[in-house]
Amino acid sequence: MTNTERSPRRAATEARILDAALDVFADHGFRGATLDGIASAAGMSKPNLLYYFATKEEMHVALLDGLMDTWLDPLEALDPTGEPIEELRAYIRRKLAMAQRYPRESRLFANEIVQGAPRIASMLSGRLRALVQAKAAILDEWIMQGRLAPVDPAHLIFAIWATTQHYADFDVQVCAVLDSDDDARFDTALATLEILFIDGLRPRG
Amino acid sequence: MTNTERSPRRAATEARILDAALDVFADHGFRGATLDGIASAAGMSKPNLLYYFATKEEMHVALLDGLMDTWLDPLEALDPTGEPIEELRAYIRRKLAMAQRYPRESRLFANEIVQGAPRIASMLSGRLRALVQAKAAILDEWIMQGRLAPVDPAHLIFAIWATTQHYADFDVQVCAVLDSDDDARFDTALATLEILFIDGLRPRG
DNA sequence: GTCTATAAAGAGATAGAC
DNA sequence: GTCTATCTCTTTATAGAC
Repeated sequence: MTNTERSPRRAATEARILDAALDVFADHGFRGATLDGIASAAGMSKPNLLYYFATKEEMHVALLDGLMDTWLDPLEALDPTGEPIEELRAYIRRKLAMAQRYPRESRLFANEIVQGAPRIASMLSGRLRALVQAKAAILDEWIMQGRLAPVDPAHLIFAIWATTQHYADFDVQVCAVLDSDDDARFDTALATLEILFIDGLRPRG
Repeated sequence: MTNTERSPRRAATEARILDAALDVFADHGFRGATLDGIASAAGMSKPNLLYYFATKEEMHVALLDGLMDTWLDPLEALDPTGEPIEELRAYIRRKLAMAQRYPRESRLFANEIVQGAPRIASMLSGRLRALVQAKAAILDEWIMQGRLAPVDPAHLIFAIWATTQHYADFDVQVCAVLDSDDDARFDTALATLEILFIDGLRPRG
């Protein structure tokens, strides 16, 4: 029953639709997105859209499922054999790069979760929970070894998610406050997060 | 033309409506919210709702305007004459308490901003921008005096916003990963943020 | 001030020609 | 595979009785 990419032709059209859908879902949320808007962005008619994806929800699910791997990659890559501080620095860097490169994806998830995650609740309490707990165990090990300050590991992960995704999800707010261009903004963000997470705010003489 | 609270009777009904509207807007976003849902939550008919607020947008604007003061209070209270580290610690505490006490308000703003802030863009580039720049100047002064680590002050404020509001906006995700009850969750969050922001992750001692 | 009934528009999905 | 036309349901908003 798995009819994934029967022909290259079909796969290309599906990709075009999903790209358009990502634009619209990220900007308006699931409920605010319209098939008219997606069809227009994809350059095709509404019924033709529905020839590829039977319902609006099916498009949404296809997007969320298809992007989940990419989204969790930075945390998956946290290496238990690495040096703790440098591993976390690298994780922050990867996660912030994701926010810069894939802001639509970030806002797709943000829309979904802020509104109670009606369509990905099982993924959150399944795969996501398992991943966080696995990586938290690594952090706990590092703390026990005295190689990392004694913080709650899950909350540390939340803090890294929050601060990095903020630059995608709350982009309009950040840009309303700052005047810097995209590259400068993310450079300064990275520098600030590295100081904050690694060294803290206490002045170092 | 300012017909604010003509009678106590009217004011009470308006407050009841806005409380219901806050429930619904926070859960579903502007577009996802329906007058049916708000009317039901407020315990009155849809046309009666529209007797008090002519349109759905008017309710939304009334909420955003009415909550802005409360929302910015924690940052307003940052005291230039205080001790830098303790001021920031207290700010984080106030902001996290807001997220715990007013999660609906947090998600109301989150929904609006993630979707491009169509209805509060002028507030962001006006009042919010001015406030952040004023407080950033205080932080810069502290840094020049060597009383605070040299971080970008606006990005520091963003990091505090992101990490604290995360516990309201992404509550379902946090709860999917953790098993702790509300009080324990926020206690651990506060402890973690204090260590992170004040001391950093480098092991001490 | 509050309601029932309803108009009018929006939006998801289908029918059927090409 | 793609389209135009259309059905149907939802939702915002209004009319008008009480």
